[in-house]
Amino acid sequence: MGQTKEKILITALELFAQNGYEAVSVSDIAGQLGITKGALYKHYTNKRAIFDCIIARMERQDAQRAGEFALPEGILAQMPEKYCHTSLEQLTAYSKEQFRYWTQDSFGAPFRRMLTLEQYRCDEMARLYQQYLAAGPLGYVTDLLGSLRFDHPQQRAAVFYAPMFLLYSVYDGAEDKEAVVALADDCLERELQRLTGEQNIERTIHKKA
Amino acid sequence: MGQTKEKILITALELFAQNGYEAVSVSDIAGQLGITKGALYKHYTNKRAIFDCIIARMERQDAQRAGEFALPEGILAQMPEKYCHTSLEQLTAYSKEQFRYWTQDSFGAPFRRMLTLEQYRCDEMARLYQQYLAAGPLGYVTDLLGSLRFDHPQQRAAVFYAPMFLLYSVYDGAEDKEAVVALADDCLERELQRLTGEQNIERTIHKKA
DNA sequence: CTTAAAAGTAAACAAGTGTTCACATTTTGG
DNA sequence: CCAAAATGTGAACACTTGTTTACTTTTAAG
Repeated sequence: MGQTKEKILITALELFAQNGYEAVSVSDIAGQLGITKGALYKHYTNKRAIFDCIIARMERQDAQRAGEFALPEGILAQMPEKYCHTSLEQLTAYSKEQFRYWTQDSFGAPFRRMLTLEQYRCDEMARLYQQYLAAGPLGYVTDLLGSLRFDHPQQRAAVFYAPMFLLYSVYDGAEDKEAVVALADDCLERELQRLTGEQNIERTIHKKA
Repeated sequence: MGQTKEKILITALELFAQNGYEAVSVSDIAGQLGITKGALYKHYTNKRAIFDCIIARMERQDAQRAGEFALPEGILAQMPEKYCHTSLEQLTAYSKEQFRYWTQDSFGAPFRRMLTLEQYRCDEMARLYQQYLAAGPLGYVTDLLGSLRFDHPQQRAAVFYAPMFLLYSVYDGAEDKEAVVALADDCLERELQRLTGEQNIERTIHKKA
């Protein structure tokens, strides 16, 4: 059965997430699993292949997860007012799920930490880090708020997304992890309220004009 | 002269910031400086000593920088209304300076990246990362807003500080770095306005009661 | 039960690790 | 100028690295 191959991948990911790719040896991974490193090479051609396999899995998982929460952006651009409320609520729900995923999921959480450690090693990793965790989500929220006709969409997007991003790190070092999750949810709810409130004002002004 | 020792420290820091402590060899550091690794051991007893020296320098620098921008917290607790405006403006100025330091300073910027890469290796590094970049600043702003009698100080602190924290990372991967600095400043100014505005309302309510 | 594929072992490989040492050069102060 | 201290060299040290190899055990299917 291919169960060992899976165990290797998970164990390697957890070690990479703690020490970084270079600092983890093939012996470390094998030792953690109670096998010799020779055995490991029956499942992966080399150390780099394990890493690549981890990246490939995230790319698959992320595409799938994004699909499940996808917002109909084409429609949104046409009639933003109508879908505004729904869009912001969906964004909030998606953000909560993302927070849970990057902090608590058994694959997502170590992957985020691993990517954090690899982000300065090469352009490819810098790209992935930005895409998944920094400029990517920020740009996504900016575009959404922009298409909903909010002014200063970039600043608003930063205020909306940045607390999540900060709390990923706070979560890592927190003793009371549940309190951090609660704070993240509160921040999202509060900002959702604020945005829907301001959108109402904007819409009223628009109608008057 | 002790110039070589200084060059070693800076070169090592820049390499650690890119690849992480473990992934950088003593030969790498020496090679980058055009000396042999034997020479390096005339200045530092071992590899770890270079790292410790970097940490020690940051501890000194940070204490000094914090002192320069220190707010009189004791006084603040006694008469928050009077100093509120000033406090928030000082906080904003301090935050701007911190942003510049962690993104552009020739010591601060690589140190932040190094710490980012080392944060999961041991408790000591986790503590320093939290202290300098995550829970530390967040807690500082929370306490300040709390002492100024703002409600939900933790959420407000997150909204105030998180954009800075996010933009550190965005800055790292950005092509137009100046645009990121400008966005950071905008976020701070906007949030300063919002907080002083809300403080006025709160104070009015307080006076009525 | 047999057999072939899959999975694991232990030793070997060259290359690289941090560190030390005996020696050479350079810098500095009396 | 000369001696001593500081700085640099390059080879050696024992050890670890990623990877391969020859050989054994386990697993699974006909």
